[in-house]
Amino acid sequence: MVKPVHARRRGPLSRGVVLRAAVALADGAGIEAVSMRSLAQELGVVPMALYKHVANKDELLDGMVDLIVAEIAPPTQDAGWKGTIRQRILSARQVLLRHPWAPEVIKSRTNATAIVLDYMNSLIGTFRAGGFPVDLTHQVIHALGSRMWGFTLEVFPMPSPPAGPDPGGAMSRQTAARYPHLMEIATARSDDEGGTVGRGRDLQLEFEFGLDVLLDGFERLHQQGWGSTDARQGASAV
Amino acid sequence: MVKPVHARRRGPLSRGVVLRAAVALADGAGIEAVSMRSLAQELGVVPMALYKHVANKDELLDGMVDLIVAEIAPPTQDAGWKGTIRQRILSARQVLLRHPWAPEVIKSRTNATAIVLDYMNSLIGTFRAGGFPVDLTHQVIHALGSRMWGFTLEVFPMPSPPAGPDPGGAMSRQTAARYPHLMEIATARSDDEGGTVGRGRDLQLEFEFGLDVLLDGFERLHQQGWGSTDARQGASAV
DNA sequence: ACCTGAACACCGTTCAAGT
DNA sequence: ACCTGAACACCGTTCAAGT
Repeated sequence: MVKPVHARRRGPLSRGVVLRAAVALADGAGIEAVSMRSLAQELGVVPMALYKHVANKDELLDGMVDLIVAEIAPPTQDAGWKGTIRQRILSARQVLLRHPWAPEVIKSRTNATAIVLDYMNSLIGTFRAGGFPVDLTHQVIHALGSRMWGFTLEVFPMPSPPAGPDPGGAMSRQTAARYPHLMEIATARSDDEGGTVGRGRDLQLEFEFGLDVLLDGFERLHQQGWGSTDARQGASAV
Repeated sequence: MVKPVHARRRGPLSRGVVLRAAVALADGAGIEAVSMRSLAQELGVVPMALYKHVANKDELLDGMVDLIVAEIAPPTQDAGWKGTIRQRILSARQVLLRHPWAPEVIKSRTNATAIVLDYMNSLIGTFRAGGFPVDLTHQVIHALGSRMWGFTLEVFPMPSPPAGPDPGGAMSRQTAARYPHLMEIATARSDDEGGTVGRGRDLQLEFEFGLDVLLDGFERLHQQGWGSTDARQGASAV
């Protein structure tokens, strides 16, 4: 099914060669094409040869994530906590656009590697340097969730509205009638852009909207002194 | 590997019986135990018998999600948009606590079923009834992301700090030294609670913190008239 | 000592044979 | 016409045989 474009490699196998080949294979053919067997074939070796460089498939995926996370831009200097966090997270998002399979793999990982811990530690450090108390920083990191990695979990794709006489619209006329609010939302953004062209920009704006709601909320709670007293507090404004 | 607790059933197979058995199997033995083969064995039938009631495994998982979503409490009356949204999402979260496998399955679904669309449509309707313009509602729904389903994507579990003489702490002493900010955060919450006992409550508070930052942000933008003019706006306060 | 092919224990699903 | 067992085309990984 997967064409072995480079059935032969030059030079000896190494962990780096294996991981880079895995990322290239995922970039080109999707993550479902990355099996130990097909990756070995891509490298022109027998499947078991890979086990000399990665303990098992989990470790292969961990290594792929490490390569991705290493692409995220380092913290900016002198942008303030908000600007620094914002730039890094948007940089993470740019990385993911180059590796569309990465969110799925990232969310499947169960143990953080050293490189992943470095990134998290660095993000936390930015909040702390910005004057955030430990308690608030703790909440804030969890509130970011997967946004920390440049993506959000949009579970179900918003159905597209029935486009005039076009019969291929994902939302049929009767579906639209049954879910009027959904149809309204699905229509809201696509009217001023040329179909699929503008969708990438919409996704970017949606991501930044959610990110900024959170960052602004964090800023407000910080300014109000959240966590600087003993009492446990919720996030709601008083 | 999986013990067929009820290797025999009474009465004929039906779609409902199959789906409920799948949910019960996932509840009891985890989602990885739900294969077409093991589910069939659990029901005392041959694997192919299931294909009379679900087209394939994807449809089985869709049906399982439908059963879960149907457990979410209906909208409250007269709680205002904020209270209504908050109660439903926290209800969704209660449902997930009874079915810990559900988030993983929900996030793997690619097409929304009618029941899922009903839930989304209803949530959107609550914002609209609360006076939210279409544009803002659109952004707000995306900003909620998976929180809409009662969970967030905590990708990597926060490492636990080295607990005194306890050698089993996930974060070793040298790891703690390398990631000082992470250690500080990991320590922040666990000091006032008795180890694993209080962790469930912490998770609940973390979820509500993030949810409330978003809901408060939505409220503020709505009050400021976001989306009621022609101009496209970001989420940042002016 | 190293490499590797066959084999194991699983999948979801197809398909044809048996009733 | 219906049910079902064997088979197909995959997995990740073990293990022993061959060099």
